Amino acid sequence: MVTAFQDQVYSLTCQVPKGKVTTYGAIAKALGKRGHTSRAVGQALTRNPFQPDVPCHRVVKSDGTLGGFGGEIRTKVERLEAEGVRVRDGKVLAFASVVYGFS
DNA sequence: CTCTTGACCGACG
DNA sequence: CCGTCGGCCAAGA
Repeated sequence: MVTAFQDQVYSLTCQVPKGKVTTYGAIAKALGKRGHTSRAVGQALTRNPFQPDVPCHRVVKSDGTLGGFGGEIRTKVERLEAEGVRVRDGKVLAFASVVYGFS
């Protein structure tokens, strides 16, 4: 079962190009909302109905830290670095350069 | 329908 | 730098 809200989060996350990342807040903003909506976005990804199909590891917090992950956090790090995103000590390096904004 | 919890964000002191 | 507060969304019990 996938709710309309989760479908939107899925779509936006899927739009993030390889080697780039986005933030929970950016997704919430893309949905026309903000505030607690960011948390709802995280919840939608927590359920992660599409497992590896949706690049949930490309979604980080607005300050460049990884935030959370439904599993081992190092998995998220390794997966990001495998795509060219430098991560160090739980934070994205050159964050401003790898952040993706929605059109 | 009501209450709680959450992979968050930004402002303030 | 750190703790606190307001935000007013989504899903499960």
